[in-house]
Amino acid sequence: MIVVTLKDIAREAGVSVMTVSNVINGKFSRVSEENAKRILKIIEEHNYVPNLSARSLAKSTSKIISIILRGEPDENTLRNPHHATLLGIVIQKVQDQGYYTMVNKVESHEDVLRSLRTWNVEGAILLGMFDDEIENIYSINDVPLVFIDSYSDARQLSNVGIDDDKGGQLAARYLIEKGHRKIAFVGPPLRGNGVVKHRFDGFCSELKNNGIALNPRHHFVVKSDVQPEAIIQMGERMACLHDEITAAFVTSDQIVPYLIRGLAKNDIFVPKDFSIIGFDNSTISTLVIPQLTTIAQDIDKKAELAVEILFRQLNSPDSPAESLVLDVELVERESVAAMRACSDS
Amino acid sequence: MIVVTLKDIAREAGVSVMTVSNVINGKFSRVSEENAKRILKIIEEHNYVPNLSARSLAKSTSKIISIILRGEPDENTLRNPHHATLLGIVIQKVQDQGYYTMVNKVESHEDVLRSLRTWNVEGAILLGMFDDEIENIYSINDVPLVFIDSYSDARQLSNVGIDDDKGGQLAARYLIEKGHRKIAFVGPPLRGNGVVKHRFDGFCSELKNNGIALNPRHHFVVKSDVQPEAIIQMGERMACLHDEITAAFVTSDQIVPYLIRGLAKNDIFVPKDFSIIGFDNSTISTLVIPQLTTIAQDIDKKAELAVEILFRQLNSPDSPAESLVLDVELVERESVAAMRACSDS
DNA sequence: CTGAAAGCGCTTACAG
DNA sequence: CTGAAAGCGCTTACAG
Repeated sequence: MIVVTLKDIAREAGVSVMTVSNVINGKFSRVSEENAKRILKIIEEHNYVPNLSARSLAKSTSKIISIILRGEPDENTLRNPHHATLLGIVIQKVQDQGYYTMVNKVESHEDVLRSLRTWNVEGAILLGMFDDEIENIYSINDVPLVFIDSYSDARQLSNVGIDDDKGGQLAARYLIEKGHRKIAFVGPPLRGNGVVKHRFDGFCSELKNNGIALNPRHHFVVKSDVQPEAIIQMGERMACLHDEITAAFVTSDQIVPYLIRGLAKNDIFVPKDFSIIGFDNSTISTLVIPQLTTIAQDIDKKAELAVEILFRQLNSPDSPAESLVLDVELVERESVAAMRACSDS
Repeated sequence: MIVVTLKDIAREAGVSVMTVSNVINGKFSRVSEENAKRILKIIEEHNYVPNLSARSLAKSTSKIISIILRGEPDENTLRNPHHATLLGIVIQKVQDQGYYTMVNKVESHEDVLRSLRTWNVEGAILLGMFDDEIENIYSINDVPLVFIDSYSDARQLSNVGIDDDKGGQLAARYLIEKGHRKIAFVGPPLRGNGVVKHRFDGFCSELKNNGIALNPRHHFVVKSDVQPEAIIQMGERMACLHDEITAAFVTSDQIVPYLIRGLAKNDIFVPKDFSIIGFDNSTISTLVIPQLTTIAQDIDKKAELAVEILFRQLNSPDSPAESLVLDVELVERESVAAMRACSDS
């Protein structure tokens, strides 16, 4: 198949490339109706598709949005259903705007900068970037950026996230209401200023309001990617601490089923012997038994808003940075039981 | 931030753009060591990144691989963990080769062609395309294409898939071995020549080998995207047919938990009262209780092989089309029980 | 309404 | 080892 160019179309139509270009770009006011029709027909016949590299070069713009996924070298970020769902929506919405999406997995802020500056990328949505990385990215960048679930002190940051602190608080308050006082925290490392840190802070502050302090021994750390075996073993160990803790707040629903399995191995059953509250209200939370009590967030909305903000900035470059915080709420299901000793019913 | 170009670097280094270009492209044999070093330093200092649109135009090549996801208008394809996992691996592997990934969601073969011809895309990996669409794509295309999980009579088709027929057979055989004779089939519509059709065919042929015919009433059709409510209701209906069927083969693990829930609503419990075998051996299969007996496939491998084939064809354009079929196997867990009446133990 | 010219930032022969 | 010229396919002023 020979590549058809503007020039070919122009020759066949007996007009200049300019005229064809005008037709392609919908500037019909500059072309006679007769010519426009004829050219359109020829374009159709030849199945002509403009060479976007050439257009991009000429306009120094590209219609490309880069979607940047932060991840560790051996981690398949999309195995995380939260990330996958988010990405699916973002791709769809970007495409709906007539833009193209390039997806980059990055392991550092250097990777980010490279991704951002190669294809005249017009903007980017970044997922999972940390505090310190964001600083570096901002210092060298010139296209609109929208972060998802990032925290940063950078003044001019566009971000859409959820109220992670409140999520932690709700979890703690609920468990306390149910009579629990010896509560564990389970989640990935508290790197920098991330979502986990905020969930942790909210959780601890609510404990504190009730005169409870989190025993560092009861802060369980898991890897960022869900590793079933490791979590099951952690569950087994938690079961041995059963006299010390009666409940746990877990920062992701994905972790919970394995934890429950590990606990069960040592005859600790949820919710009868041990209560757990998860986070995300993901699909899994209604698939397992007991169904998970969890902190719900609206992932679709988060993705949609991120794209909306990005295009707002693309369309009017002087529009201000926007930082949106979506609400979270507790969804009560079956994985938390009231303590008999301190029943409040 | 001003864009730095080859010319800027050349001016500062006091050489021609050609020389700088040679350095950037690693053709050091054509540049004096002294110059190379100096140029490298200047490039570094200015954080120069080549404009890939320009390069793409000049070389009529792009280093872009298009990943094409077939989906319905309102479907978030990446909510399907199988697709998401696959995409994650593909993106990673393509990136490891120094290429860029563009992700396109398409709803027809026209969309595919447009995606393929805009950015001088060098090749594509296509997920979820149907028979008839493939014909159309091939007729107008000129870059290497690798399909995943597609079936087609097209001669020169590169595809990596799994042995879906065998999957269906294994499921049927296992249920029969366990004494079941009245077995239902649950899955998305049997569109054209797709994976579901093959699982169905393998399933039916094994039934037939055992003198069993699938009653059309026992062929349950679900939507392509998992709709919990609809599936739960289907489970309720199946429960009412409990005298007619004792087991079901379900073409995706994702569907099973909802089905189980629906059945339970009408007091039919898995595996005690009803047996189910799933497909994929996805994460979920070990998270639910009972853990799912299922047909296992290796998604990571499938993704890796697809990328390997693609690059083989990119690197030597005359290399033949490859069609790989990965094996599947039955993973025995807890969702199938032996029929008492026909015990074979 | 239409077109000739110049240019986007790079690479590809080719000549020195 | 080095560079001047032409070209990739498009768009942007500008002139008619």
